[in-house]
Amino acid sequence: MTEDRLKTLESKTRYDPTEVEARIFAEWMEAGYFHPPAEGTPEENFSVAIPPPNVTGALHMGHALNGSMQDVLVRMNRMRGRNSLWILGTDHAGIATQSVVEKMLRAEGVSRHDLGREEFVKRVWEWREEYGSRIVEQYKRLGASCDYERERFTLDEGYVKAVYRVFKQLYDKGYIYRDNYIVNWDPGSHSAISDLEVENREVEDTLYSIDYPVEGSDQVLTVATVRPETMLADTAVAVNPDDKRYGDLVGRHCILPLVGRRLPIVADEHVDPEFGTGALKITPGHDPNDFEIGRKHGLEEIVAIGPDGRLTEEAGERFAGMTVAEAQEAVIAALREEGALRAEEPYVHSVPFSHRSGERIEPLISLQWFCRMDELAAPAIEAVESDQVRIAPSQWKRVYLDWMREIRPWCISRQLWWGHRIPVWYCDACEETIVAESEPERCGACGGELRQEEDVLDTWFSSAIWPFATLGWPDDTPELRAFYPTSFLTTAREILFLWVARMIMTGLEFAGDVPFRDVYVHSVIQARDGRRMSKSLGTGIDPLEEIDVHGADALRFGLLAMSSTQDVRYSDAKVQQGRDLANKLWNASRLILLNTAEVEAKPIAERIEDRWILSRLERTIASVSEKLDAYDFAHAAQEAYAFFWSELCDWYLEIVKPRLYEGEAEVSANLLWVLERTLALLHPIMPFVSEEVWSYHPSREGHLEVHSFPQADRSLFDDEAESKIGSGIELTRRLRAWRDMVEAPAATQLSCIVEGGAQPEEFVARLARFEFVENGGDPIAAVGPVKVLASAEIDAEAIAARLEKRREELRSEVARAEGKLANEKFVARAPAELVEEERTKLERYRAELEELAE
RNA sequence: GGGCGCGUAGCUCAGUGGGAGAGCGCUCGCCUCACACGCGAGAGGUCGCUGGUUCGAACCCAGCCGCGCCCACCA
Repeated sequence: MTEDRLKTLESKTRYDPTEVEARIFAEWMEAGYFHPPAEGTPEENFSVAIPPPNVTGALHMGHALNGSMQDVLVRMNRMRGRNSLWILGTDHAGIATQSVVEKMLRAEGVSRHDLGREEFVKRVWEWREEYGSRIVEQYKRLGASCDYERERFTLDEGYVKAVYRVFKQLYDKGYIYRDNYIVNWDPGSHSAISDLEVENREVEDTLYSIDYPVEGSDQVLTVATVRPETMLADTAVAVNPDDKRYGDLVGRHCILPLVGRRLPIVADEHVDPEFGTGALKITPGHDPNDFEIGRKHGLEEIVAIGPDGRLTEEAGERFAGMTVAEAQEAVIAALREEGALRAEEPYVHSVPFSHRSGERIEPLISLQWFCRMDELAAPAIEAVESDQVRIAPSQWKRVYLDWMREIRPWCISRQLWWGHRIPVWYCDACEETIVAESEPERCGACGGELRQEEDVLDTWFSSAIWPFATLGWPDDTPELRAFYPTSFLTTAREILFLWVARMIMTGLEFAGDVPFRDVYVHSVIQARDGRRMSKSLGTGIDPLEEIDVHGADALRFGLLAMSSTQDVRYSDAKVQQGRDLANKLWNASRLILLNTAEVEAKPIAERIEDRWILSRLERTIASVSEKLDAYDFAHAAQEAYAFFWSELCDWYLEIVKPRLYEGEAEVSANLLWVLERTLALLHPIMPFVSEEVWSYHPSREGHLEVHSFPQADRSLFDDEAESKIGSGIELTRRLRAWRDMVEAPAATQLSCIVEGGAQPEEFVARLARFEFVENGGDPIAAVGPVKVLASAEIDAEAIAARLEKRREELRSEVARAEGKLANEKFVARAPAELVEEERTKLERYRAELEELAE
């Protein structure tokens, strides 16, 4: 060790992550550990594809938790000697990115339409060059050991090729088609969006009842609606076929107020006779249910609301050009004037909103591209049913299957400029439609000019192929052969359908295998007050700030320790626990490294306390590894913590200090051994501090990052040592408690004797600050197997109180055991060893109580 | 409307058939030659409520009360 480093070790009593983390990360990058060769088979290797963050994104707690879990597994497997790849990349995030750049342009007073499509897309690329790597840099702060040399982007050249290949093949199979269909129109992003991007919110609206006169009679049909303006596009009225009230009206017509259109009265089972009057106005152009009913009955489809959210010519010139809200007001006023408005009442119901823009969805019929999902879903259902893909925790398996079994066509076109422009070309001359992986020059049929489809693909269409497209598919690359299928995927449940399900479908269809073997659905970290973390609510906690203050190791430990299977509130205490752990690791290591003799690190299981710590260490290794392998990160982290803090620091280090200070070789070898195994065990969870401490290890070269992950050595498990040292610890605790109880001053030397039986371990006297004597003095109290002798400086009353307290405890224990044993059924039916155990305890308590009798 | 999950110490959470646990906070005593981001000792809980199963229930079952999330086309 150089003078400098020795000095650091001697003088620095507090671990400073900020100084360490950047330096260590640079060392790992320099060494190229994160960039594995494309060799071996997917079974031998370990690989994970990161859920690609949006290029516009900034690292949030979800990423931090998700990233910590992936990094733990990747590092652990890398240390186990497996060729480990963590695929990194970003998502072009159509709507999100387009709106960020549009907003920027707006600040310059320019709209994207001013620029035109080509120039606008160029500007988005410029934006991406400048800001797109921000989140990647943030992953580095977390310590994520991704392969930064293989970074991908969903719009890079090779990726586009993969997307177009997929589109073409799905089209050729007849899964992708173009249709006029009712879609979720998002007036905010001026695009259609898929069902999964819609969220329903409870809204208080007004429910209006409107009279529709029946043609050729003075009867009226009263219909109820929360959207009176859509009546302008009504093309029928429906009643339930079993509804006796209206049986004779089916087949006749109503006259639509304000418009005068003749509306057929149809019978449809969808109509609930209990609701309102049992008559339902049908607007196929602007309501998903009505659309279904309309198609079933061959009704006319009128679209009266345009993509700009304003009423069109179809609504009649009286209303054309109005916004939806204006039209609603105008329609109500007009109906009132005509006396057709029968009633209005407040009405709470759920209404679709765009998850993207937050605006209320406007359902309308438009010409869009769809992908039929049934054929793709079938093998993806089978893959999960048969556990080729395992989903944990297990309840999510069923959620996945339920959704997949009800899957509906996916609207994949978006009216945006930023994204994969749909690879379809139209020939205006001969009306030919050409789908191709690259742009054709001329129409193959007539040689005419071609014009490319304006729409782009849903962003999720390209993320659906992430695990294999990032590895070079459709080419047969070494990466694909070495790392596909990937091993593991961890995700938030909110994208189980949006992303995970679709990856399984495309993986099976195009890459010939499932995309990953295990899916772990992690919990959600909520804000401190239990609300969801969100930028708009201002409830987000910035992981980078937490890293600045406490260090990446602290945040990683904290997140892993706090996150169990259920959602949890963000716990500052857990992150601090992580910070304290890093500090303690540094300090315990200082104690060891500065005091051990120059020996090789190795386990020497001779003395009882050495056997004890080795046994505890190996059991901890077994248990922590088992938990990590089962994705139980929280318990793994806390168990490693408990071993290091309580057993290693609080007990073993204190027990062996005298030997350590003497520079005893045996204890030195053991301590170095225990330290290095502990560091290696903790490294996947806290890579920085463990690597830093490792660099001071006198006899180990190279980085801990590529050292082997410990495997439990069961031959060191030692029940005898655990039991003996366990009783020593127990006795120490009781003696200390006794000291406190009688308020003995710290400096007071107390004595005790042991009558018969085995002599307690040496450390008991030292750590409890007692002296064990052979004989002499007045025994005044029994503490476990020892008797404390009288001393001038302790308070007699306190001793009496202590004795009484113990007697009380014993009496209650005796009563409990007696009660249990008096129960004949317990004795008869409980397992024999349990009954025996109870008898033994009872005898022991009775004996001690007798000894303490006044 | 359907589904999933949660109510355990002041707070945040583990535990899921045989004597209630952790971290933080709190109280008391310690700057003891690794660490005050520390050490030692404590206090603190009818395990939401009511029934049931069992020799035995925080844990299994049923009902109820509160809370959260997901899915769903009742205008």
